[in-house]
Amino acid sequence: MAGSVGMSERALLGEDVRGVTATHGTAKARIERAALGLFATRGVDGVSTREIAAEAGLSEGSIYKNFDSKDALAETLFEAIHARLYALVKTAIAESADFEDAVRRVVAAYCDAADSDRTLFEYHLTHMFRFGQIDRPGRPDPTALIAARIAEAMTAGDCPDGDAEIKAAAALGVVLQPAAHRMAGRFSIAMASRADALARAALAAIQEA
Amino acid sequence: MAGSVGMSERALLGEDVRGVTATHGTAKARIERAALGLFATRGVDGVSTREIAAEAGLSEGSIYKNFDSKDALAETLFEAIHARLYALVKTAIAESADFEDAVRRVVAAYCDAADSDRTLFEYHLTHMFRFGQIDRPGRPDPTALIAARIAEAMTAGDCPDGDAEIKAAAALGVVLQPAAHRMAGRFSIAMASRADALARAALAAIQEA
DNA sequence: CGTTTGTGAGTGAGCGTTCACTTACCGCAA
DNA sequence: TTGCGGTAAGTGAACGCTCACTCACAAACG
Repeated sequence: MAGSVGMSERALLGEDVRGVTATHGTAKARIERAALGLFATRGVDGVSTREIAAEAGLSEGSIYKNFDSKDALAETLFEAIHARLYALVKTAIAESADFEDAVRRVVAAYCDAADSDRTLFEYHLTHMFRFGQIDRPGRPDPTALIAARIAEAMTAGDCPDGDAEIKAAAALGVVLQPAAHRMAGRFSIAMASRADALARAALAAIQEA
Repeated sequence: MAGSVGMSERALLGEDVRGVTATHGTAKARIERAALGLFATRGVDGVSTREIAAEAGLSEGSIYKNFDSKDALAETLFEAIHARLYALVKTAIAESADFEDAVRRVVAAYCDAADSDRTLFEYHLTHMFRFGQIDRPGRPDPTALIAARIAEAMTAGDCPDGDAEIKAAAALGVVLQPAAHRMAGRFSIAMASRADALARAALAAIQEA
C-alpha cells in the first residue's frame, strides 16, 4: 500500500535525512526531501507535482508509486515532524528533575529541532494552520503534553493557578515566534544560542499568564 | 486604476466593516468581506474567484473591475490589517506613561483586534508567512515598532540588555500563539478577558529573553 | 448621451492523476 | 553460467478538469 505512515516515517526519519539529495537515497526519501524544501518556502498549493518530480530527479509517476496523492505526501511530512516533536517533548519531560527543568529541556529540544533541520521545522511552522487542527483523536500532540505538565505543576504548587492551555500557548509562542521571525529574516543566529534565555522567558510567561 | 491601496483601505476599513454582508455595502467592500472570510478559513489558494463572487453575490468579472488580480485582492486585505495593527501599536506606545504601560496597552490592543474582527485577525495569523516578508522597505511594520520601543527601554535601563528583535518576537508570541490556539479550537474565551495576564507574561518574557 | 459598473460565457494554461509501457532485479531450474 | 518468469519500480505522454482572467455587451445613472 502506497504512502503508509510507517513506511514514510522510516524513509524520512530513519535515514540520515541531511544526506538525502536529488541524487542520493531511496526514491521515496528523495521525493520527501524535494517536496519538503519546496513546500516549506512556497506552500503546498504553490508547488506542482511536476516541480517536485524534477527536484527529486524522478518522474511524476513515481510520486504516485510512493504516495496516494500530493496531499497525502504533504500530510505525511507534517505528521513526521509532529510525531518527532511529540517524542522530543515526551522525553524532555520524562527526564526532567522538576518543573523548571522540564521547561528548560522542552525549550532546548524545540530550539535544537529548529536548528538541526530548519526546513522541516519551517514546514511545520508554515503549515500548522492547514494540518494542525486538533479534531483528529489519538494523534500525538506535543502541545497537549505541555499543557498537561503545566496543569500538574499547578496542582503541585510549582506554578500559579490559571488556564493551562493558555499558559502552554504563551510558552510555546515564546519559542515559535522567534523561530518564525528568524525564518522571515529578522535575525539569523541559531535558536540554540538563545535557548537558556528563551527558557527563562517561557517559564516567566507560564507563571504570569 | 483598479485595486489601489487607498481605495481598498477606505472600502474595507472606512465603513463599519461588520455591517458589510453579501447584500449590503459597495461591491468592493462586499468582495473584500467575502474573500476575507473564505481566505481566512481555507487559505488564498484553497478558494476560487468563482466562490468569492458567489459569496459576495456578484459576478466573477466584478472582482476584476475592482482589483487587478486575485493576488492583489489577497495582498490588499493583508496590508489593511497590517496597517491597522501598525496604527494601533503606534497609538498604544504614544499614549503610554512608561514601558510597562506601553506593553500593557500594546497587548490590550492586539487582544481587542483579535476579538473585534476575528476573521481579519485570523487571516493575518494564517497568512503572515505568505505576505509578511520584511524585504519591502517603507512598509508599516508593527513588529519593528515594538522592537524599537524595547531597545529604547533597554538604553533607559527599564529592561535588561539583550537582543531587542528576539525580545519583541517572544513578547508577540505570548499573544499570537494563544490567538492561534483559540483559532484552532483549543479554547474559546475572549482574548481581551486574558489581556492583563498576557501583558504580565509578555513583560516577563521581554525581561528574561 | 457618455461614463461607469456589472455581467457571465468563453479561453488557454496548468493542475493532479492515471496507465500502458519499459527497465531492473530477483530466485530458480536447466 | 545461462535463460526465464514474476514482480516491483519508474516513466512520461495523455486526460479530464478547474483555474484565473478576458471581453463584448447590458444596465444604471447623471
